[in-house]
Amino acid sequence: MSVTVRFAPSPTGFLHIGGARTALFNWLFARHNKGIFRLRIEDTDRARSTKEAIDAIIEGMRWLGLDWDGEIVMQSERLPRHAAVVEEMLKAGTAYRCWCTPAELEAMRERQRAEGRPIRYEGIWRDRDPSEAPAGVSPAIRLRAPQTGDTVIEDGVQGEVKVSNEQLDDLILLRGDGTPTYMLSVVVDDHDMDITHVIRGDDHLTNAFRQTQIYRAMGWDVPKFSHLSLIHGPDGAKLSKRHGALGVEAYDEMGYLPEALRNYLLRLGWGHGDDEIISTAQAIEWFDLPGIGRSPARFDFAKLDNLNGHYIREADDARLVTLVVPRLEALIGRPVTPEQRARLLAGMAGLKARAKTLVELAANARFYVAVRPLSLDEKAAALVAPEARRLIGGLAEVMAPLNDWSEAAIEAAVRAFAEKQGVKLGQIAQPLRVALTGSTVSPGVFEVMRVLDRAEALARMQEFGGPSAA
RNA sequence: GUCCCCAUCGUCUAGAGGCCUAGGACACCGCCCUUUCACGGCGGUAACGCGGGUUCGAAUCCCGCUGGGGACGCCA
Repeated sequence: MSVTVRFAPSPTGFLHIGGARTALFNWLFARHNKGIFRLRIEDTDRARSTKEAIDAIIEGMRWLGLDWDGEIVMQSERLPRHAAVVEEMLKAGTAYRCWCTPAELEAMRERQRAEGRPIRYEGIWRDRDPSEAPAGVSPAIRLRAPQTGDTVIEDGVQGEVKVSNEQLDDLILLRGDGTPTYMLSVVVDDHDMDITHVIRGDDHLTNAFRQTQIYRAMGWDVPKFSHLSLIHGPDGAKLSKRHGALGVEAYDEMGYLPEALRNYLLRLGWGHGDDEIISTAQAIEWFDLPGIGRSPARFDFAKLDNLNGHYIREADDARLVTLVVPRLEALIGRPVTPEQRARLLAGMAGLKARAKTLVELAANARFYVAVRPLSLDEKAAALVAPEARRLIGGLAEVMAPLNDWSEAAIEAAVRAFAEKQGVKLGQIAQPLRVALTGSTVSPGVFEVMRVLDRAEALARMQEFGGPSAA
């Protein structure tokens, strides 16, 4: 049978960063093995599952570029099959009815806690005669789990993990209201979907033992489990919102490129020698289970930023323009005109070398879509001296008749002017930059002049040099 | 409380007994490039948690400790 994996989020929130990494690893594993990657929404908790969350998860997957095979399976639609399996188990004697009420069970746990004993179901109804059942209570159905021996799993990441069956109690398969529990649903669905490898978060490691018992009870093949260690915050503790525990859409908003997030997430817990920059194609070729690390990793925005900067520099200019225009429009509060758009495209090479996120890219591109009079930022304003104004005003006069508006010609003209004035290039370039961009930081001034085009560049220079030059 | 997992620079990691005077990347600090800022180049600071074994030899294997994390629901 071909390799089949799945990503099975519960729609109680957005596609958070940990889930995204799990999805990525499953996807990579499937694509590497030319197998099947399926998406299943575990929406059996109807009270907490929302349509918005389902949409957010699907949107997140699309944005990340993780495509799944076949139809999305909604777990809630498979309730009848889950119940039917439990019926089989009841008949086979691998399950039994339990008439304990939730209140009784809570009291039992409370007692165990108080006595410092392990917390588990004591098998009250395991061998008790059903005729003793109290009236008016609809029973839950429990697995008749083995009470001796060990349950062992050969984990793809953690290796052999063994737990004594005495540590495991008789879990509930079907609730009193007849709905299946997560433990049962996962097993039945994974089996029915022919899942060969289960790759999921480490928080499910102990569930793997209980699920293995269900597989055994049904006589089904147990899939190969691989449990990924969790992502932690910079302080080593649980990942908090402030430290990155956000939905992938938040990363989109913060200006990260999906390919950068993919590369970052891949390296968080997986390695291939000294390789750092790994394209998705390369990742598919290289991805394997042994490369997955066992220890938890901390989320680090600085590294994500660095990777994102790399992918921005590599990205196609036209694509970046498309991504940055909406952000710019939000910034300036008016639409970007086609002319300005063309200017952004022409200036993108210089812009993208200087941004780590699309948010930065938009902020840095702002001067290209600004309308005169330009407002100067604080540092830029400090550079405005009468001498600087005189210089730029004079330069504008010299530049106006220039025929060739290529970068090289512009540079030659500015250098010649500086020489004639007896000043160093830097003394004229900085005021010029301020005149052109309103800032002391920007792409190269000659490039900016070329992109702005002669009319706009001269107008900005004249405006800057005008008042005191006159 | 019980059970399980983890442990190399600040961070992500390479390392599967001698190749390790522990490598790379990010971050940080210098220098170079340079019209600013980035990019890029060169260099630097910085780690095998502790204690016992095993072995001629241990970051690598074993045990203990410590520290982190996870699980113990009629949630998923």
